[in-house]
Amino acid sequence: MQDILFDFISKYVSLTEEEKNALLSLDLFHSAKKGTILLKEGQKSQENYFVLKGCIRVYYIVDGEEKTTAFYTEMEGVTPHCAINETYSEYYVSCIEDSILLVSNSDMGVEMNSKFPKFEIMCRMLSEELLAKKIIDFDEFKISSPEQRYLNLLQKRPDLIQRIPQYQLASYLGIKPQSLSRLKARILEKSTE
Amino acid sequence: MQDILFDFISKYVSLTEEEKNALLSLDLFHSAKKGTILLKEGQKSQENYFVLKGCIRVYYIVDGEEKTTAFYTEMEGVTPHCAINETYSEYYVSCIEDSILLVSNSDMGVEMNSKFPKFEIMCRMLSEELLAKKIIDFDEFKISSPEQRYLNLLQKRPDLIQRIPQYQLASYLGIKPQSLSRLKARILEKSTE
DNA sequence: AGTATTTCTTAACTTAAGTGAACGAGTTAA
DNA sequence: TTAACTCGTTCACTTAAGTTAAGAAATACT
Repeated sequence: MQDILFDFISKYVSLTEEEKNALLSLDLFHSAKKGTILLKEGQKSQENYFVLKGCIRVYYIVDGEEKTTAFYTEMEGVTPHCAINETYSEYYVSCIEDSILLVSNSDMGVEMNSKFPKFEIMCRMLSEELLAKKIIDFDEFKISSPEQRYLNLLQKRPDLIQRIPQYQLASYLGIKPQSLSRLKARILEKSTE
Repeated sequence: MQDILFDFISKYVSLTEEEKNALLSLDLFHSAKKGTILLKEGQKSQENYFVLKGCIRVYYIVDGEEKTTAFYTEMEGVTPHCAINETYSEYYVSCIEDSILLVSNSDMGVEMNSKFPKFEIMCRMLSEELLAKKIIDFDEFKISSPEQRYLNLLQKRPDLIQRIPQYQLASYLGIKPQSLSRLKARILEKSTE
């Protein structure tokens, strides 16, 4: 599992043994069972989660209804908003599969960044890359209909459609579960007629 | 105008005179008339735009129709995707008001980052902050109806509704201009009944 | 295995957004 | 000043999503 992490990091910077050891000494690796809630609405938390294996999701509860806004799978991570600006969380974060996570907090980040300038560089590269991706995703979402979004997801992340409950996928696509069912039936109809 | 820039930067890092001069020597300040197209679909460009005054927008043209996905006003900026991964741009960027912009390219970024570690730190802070904001904006977009999005915008960015043509606002809200008109009439009806 | 619970789908109906067209106000250009 | 355009709004109609409810299918529990 450590190798997977170091492989990932090596795409951005190359670490010395000392730096690798510093990273390992932070005791970041944790496993979490499916269903584990990592963060609840109204909680304060400093923790960041990076998925080495498995899948976590972010969801809001609005008028008693879950609204899923994001999934994070292998080599993706979340820094909850409440960990940045020290407020109470507006959303939940939970594991939807048995997962292996890197759990860190901002103190560790600050420490690593000040000890090793390389981490600073890696963090900049990573967040710039993620920002660019998010903007593209948001743009695509805005310029597409729910049906196009579904077809798009089918192309780009077919795994998500397989591994994730449909009712969670629905709000991820900005619609209700019933509409997702209908939409899929409509697509099937089109393709067979 | 320079002071506005330095004030903004001072929220993240404090610059020495040397650093300020290095920044000024890059000749970043440019003015652009309303209607200027900074980037076209299919073009390659290395330029980043940061708005000191005015407003720029990002839009796609899909089936001959403009789809506006973002506005950037004072103290906000764009790094077009094509400038990052050196591909052809999928969208347009244009000034919708007479504007004063900082125009930079990635070479300048690399140079400043390597000369002054402070810039590296500022860039990390900035992109982390922007990423967090984008995620929140995207979440809100997903969990809201077009009407809620409009009311939300009215609260958070009333200036945008004033200064921006309605047909551009509409696609920014994920709908057609006719639907925006209807939606506004609906809201007005509700509030007066 | 059998029961309980959750999730997915279908259906009928309501509401809102998409579409195509028309009109008026405001702007620009000849 | 008139003619051409652009933009915002309204209307009638179509299409798709929201809502409520019911039942089937899958999953979890004992």
